[in-house]
Formats: sequence, C-alpha cells, structure tokens
Amino acid sequence: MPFLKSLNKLQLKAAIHTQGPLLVLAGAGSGKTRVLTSRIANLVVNEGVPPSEILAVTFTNKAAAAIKERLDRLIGSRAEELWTGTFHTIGLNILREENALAGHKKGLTIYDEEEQALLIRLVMSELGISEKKAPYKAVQFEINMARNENQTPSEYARKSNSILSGEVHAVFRAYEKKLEEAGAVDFGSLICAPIQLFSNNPAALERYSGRFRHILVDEYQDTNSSQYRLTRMLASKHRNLCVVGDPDQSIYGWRGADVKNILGFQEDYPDATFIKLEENYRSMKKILSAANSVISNNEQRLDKTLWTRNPDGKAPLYEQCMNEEREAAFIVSWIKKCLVEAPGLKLKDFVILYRTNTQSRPIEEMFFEESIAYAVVGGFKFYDRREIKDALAYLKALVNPDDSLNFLRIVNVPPRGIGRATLNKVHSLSKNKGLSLYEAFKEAASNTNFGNSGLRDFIGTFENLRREATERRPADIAERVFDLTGYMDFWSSKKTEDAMTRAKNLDGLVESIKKYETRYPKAGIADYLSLVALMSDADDYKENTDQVTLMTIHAAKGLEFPVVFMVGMEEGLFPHERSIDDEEGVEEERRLCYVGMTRAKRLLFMSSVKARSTGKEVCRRVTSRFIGEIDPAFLSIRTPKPPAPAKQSIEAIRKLLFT
DNA sequence: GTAATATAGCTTTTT
DNA sequence: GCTATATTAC
Repeated sequence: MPFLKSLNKLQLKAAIHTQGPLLVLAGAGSGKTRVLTSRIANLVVNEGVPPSEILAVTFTNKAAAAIKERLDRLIGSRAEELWTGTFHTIGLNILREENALAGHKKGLTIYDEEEQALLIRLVMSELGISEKKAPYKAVQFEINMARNENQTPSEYARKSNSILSGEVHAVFRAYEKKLEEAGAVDFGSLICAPIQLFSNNPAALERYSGRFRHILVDEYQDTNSSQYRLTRMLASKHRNLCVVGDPDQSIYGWRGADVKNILGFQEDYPDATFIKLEENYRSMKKILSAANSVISNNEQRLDKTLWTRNPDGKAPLYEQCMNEEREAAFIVSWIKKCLVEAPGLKLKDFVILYRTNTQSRPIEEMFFEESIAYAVVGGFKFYDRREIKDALAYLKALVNPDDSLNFLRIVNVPPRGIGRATLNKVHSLSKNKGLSLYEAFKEAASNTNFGNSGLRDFIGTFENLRREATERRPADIAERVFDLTGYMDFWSSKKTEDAMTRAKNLDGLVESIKKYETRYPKAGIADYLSLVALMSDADDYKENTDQVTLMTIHAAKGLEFPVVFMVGMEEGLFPHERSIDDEEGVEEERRLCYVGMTRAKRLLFMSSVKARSTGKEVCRRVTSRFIGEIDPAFLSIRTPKPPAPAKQSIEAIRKLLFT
C-alpha cells in the first residue's frame, strides 16, 4: 500500500497494529498525524473495516477536518462516513441522535462561557448568594471542574473541600435545573450527559460501543477525567482503542486535563501494545536540542528523548529588547531579512507565538505600520463581538424560545419599552404559572392588563418569525430576523463609526451563514449555531493565504512553521505569574515553552523586553528562566543594537529618540 | 418607568 | 483599551 511505504519502522508498526489497545507516545514532529491517517486507511483498505465503524477524536475540529481530508486522498469519498470531531462534537452528536430516538423535541442550545456565567449569576441572585461571599467566577470555576470530573452536584458536595462548596453545591443544583428547563447544555455537559446516558441506559451504550469497532484518540495527554470515562465506555466492547499523545506536551492541566490518563494507560489495559516515536522530522538539530534542554528541567517526566536526522541548522536566537515596540521592530527586521536571504520563504511561513492574547497588539501595530500582511488567530473573536452575540442570541431564541437567558438578552434590544418594571411583572408571572420567560411574555401580550404596546408588537413579530423559520433557509431567516426586529436598523441608523462597523459585522454574519448554507445544504439554523459554539480558535487558522500568523502557544498546538518567534520571554509572563507559585504550574508552563519551541522547523527567535507597560505603569522585566535553561551551546544571545527597520517612518524615529 | 451617560474594573491559556 | 454596572436625566 502506498500510504504505508513512507513510514518508518515504528510508525508502520503503529499503523498496521489492528487488534487490542495501543498506546503511541509520539514526540513533537514525529509524524503523528501521518500515523493516525495511515492507520485508519489501513483499517479500511486492508482490514475491511467500514469507515462508519471508526471513531477518531481530535483536539480541534480543524484537526478532524484535516484527518478527513488526508484520508479522502487515501481512500476516497468513503472518508466522509468516518466519525471524527472533538469530544464535544462527538458528545453533541450522541445527544442529538439519542434525543431524536427518544422523541425529545427539546432544543439543544450550547452555552458558551459567557452565557454560563450569566446563568450562574442569575441563579446566585435568585438564591440570595452575594457576589462578595462567593464570586461568580469562582463558582463557575468550581462547577466546570466538577464537570471535568463528571460529578453531579451532590457528588461534588461530598468530595469538594473548597470553602465555597456549600454555596457552589446550591448554585450547581439550581443551575442544572435551569439548563434543563432551557434545553441548554454547557461545554462540560456535552461530555457528562452522554456518560450519564450510557450509565442509565445499557442499550444505548451497547449501540455505540458496538458500533465503534476502532477508536482513536489524539492528544490523549490533554484529556480530562470525564473524557477518559467516556472513552473507556465507548471502547468497552471491542477494546480496539488507540491513544496517541505526548506527556511533554500536556498544556491543559488548568482545564482539568490529567496526564495520568496517558501515563496509566498500560495499567488500564495491561495487554496494550506500546510504541514510542522519538524521531523528529520537523526541526533542525540545534532547535531540537534547545527544546530538549528546556524540557529536561521537568521532574515529572517519562523517559523520552527526541532526536533528528535533520541538519544542525542555526541555533535559536534570543534578544532582550528595550520595550514592546522594539520587540516588534526586532520581529519585523528579521522577517524582512529572512525574506531577502531565503527567497523560498513566504510570509505564511512565519508565526509569532505569545503567552497571552493581549501581547498581539504592539506587534499588530508594527505590522500595520510596515505593511506586512498578518492574521491573528483566536483572541478577540468575531463571534465575541457584542452585536454578533446579540444577533446569535436572536437566532438561538428563535430556534429555542424556552432558552430564557438568550430570550432575555434580546427582548429589549433595541429598546422597545420593556424595562425593569415590565420584566419584573413578567418574571413573577412565569414563576407563578411555571412558564418559561417566553411563554410568560406570550401570555402577557394577550393580557390587556399589560398596556405595553412594545411588548405586544415584539411578541407578534417574534411569533411570525418563528412560523416563517420553518420554511426558510438559514441565511434568509437571519436576514428576516435582523430586519423585522429592528436590530439591524438599530445599528445602521446610527451614524457613528462604531455603529457602522457593527452593522457591517452583522452583514458579515449573514454572509458567513450563506457560506455555511452552500457548504452544508441540508443543515438548518440550529446546526449552524452549534457549529459556531464549538468552533475553536485554531479552527480559523488559514494556511493558504500568504500572511504572517499571530497566535497563542496554546492555539499553535499541532502546527508547524519554518520560522517561529516566541515573544515576551519574561518571568511573570512566561512562566505566567499565576502559575508560578507551585512546581506543577511551572512545569506546565515549561511544557508550553517546549511546545512553542518545537513548532519551529528552520529558525527560532525568542525575545523579551526590559520594560513593559502594563496599564498605566511601566514595569521592569526579568528574562524568563526558560531562556536560562537552554543549553548555551544551542543558543545565540544578541545584545540589542539600534534596530534598523528597512523603512523607518518619521514617527518611528521620533519614538526611538524619545523613549 | 425607561434611556442615555459616567465610572469602575479588568486581561492566562480554551472546548 | 472595552464592557457591565450604577447613577442620573428624561
């Protein structure tokens, strides 16, 4: 088979292994994705396994799409039948399928972090728990951690030793009830609900564990306890579970990921085959050695040393810059130099990696000034904008009006005379009669005691839209909604620049729905909404356009670039001050550093600044310990000389003179 | 009762 | 720098 020819011995072994559990420890750049795809292709082509009986879980939906695409080249259109996606996508699909089977008509609205926070705060105020006693952020964190451990509210109460456990327990319970009433789920319940379903319903478990003859889980080091349980359940029948990962690249501990899942795999499955991929095909020797010397400072590690046949290449270069602007100038001058000296390189071969999203700004400004095309991945997303959130809330409310949270969000936007007093009245009506907010509004609209015409008009419009929605296409629906509710007009009638961009963004949203519509002709507006909710930052990385990419190191997981810049290599930023207190936190930061460094194929630049402006103050900064941990044999340190960007604007010179 | 305006507060990483 | 909340104006 042609797809097996290009593999090395160990990769091949992993690819053609067919029966029983398999653990693949795949170091950075060791050809993991190739192994995964060849393995699936081998199962289908040589072993005759129908693609529909294979489940491949990836970390992002983009990675899932990439696997499907590669597979499409190997086995053709049958790749479409494969079950792929993130744990969350898989969970959602299971819930949908089972809901349909059980005849539930309830909507499945996915609440993102912000919606979750709103609901928690609502619950807290109803329970009379003050923000001072229990900050909602802390409550939210506890609830999400409980979800990561697949705990119900009462299990949480039993096991938690948090000082807030009493309050959290109460909020958690009421929160679950509200979710249920709204037909909504949070991210965590997309994993927990299927587990619960399978525990209560052996026939359902039988269906799925029987269907998935082979299961592959990528990035297994970043699975949490719930995902672990779900995986075990799904694999319980056939036990053909292949997990792939690298403990050194575990960077989601703060989200409940537990490296023990991968480290303990052989205890869970004593008959598991174990394969270690240590040959790196990605990076030049000196880059790899530098990365290895950093990660070797971690105490808690599995024995593993990455090596490569690649040439030495150039040692990573570190420079301490005066401030953020100089750091940005440092990047720009090197990009320009590289483009001249290495004619094969294009803008899309460069990536700027940072610890926190806010770090992108000064770099963006410099790129703009120097007319360098760039794209920021993640960070402040299109879908995070207020007008887009409002617009999506309209669509969510339309699809699932019992989702009181989103209904509430839009009911008086734009202002239509439904203020606090009206809201209170409707709210008590809903409570007294046990109605959802929307049902209460409907009742209020037909009741003449509510002399509010704005309310009646809105409910009328909303009802009409709901009727229309059954026979229109998604983009059409969206356009009608924004039009008839006056939401589009709310922005486009204002003449401020801000309002105009918001109106334009709304048009952009309709455009994106149109694109979705042509791509998935059978899908409805509800499908679009869940896709948007589960879309990850990395999903909007476009490798085909020629522009420099800016992203967090977290988002860069699984990607590779010829030239990598890692900026802000400073104590307090990287490692971040909030993880500096305990050794485990620092070790995770170190793994993150390792992940960043191992993204680089040919050149790696690292930089820090001497003075950083945080808010109003300017702080002196100390070089990150990680720089000191790099074996000096594999690091060039440059003392900053006056930077000389090819084209200096008057403004840039002025800045140089006065800073 | 509702809408516009000032003020504080906040920014780790994300499905 | 930008948004949710509190206050004041209509």
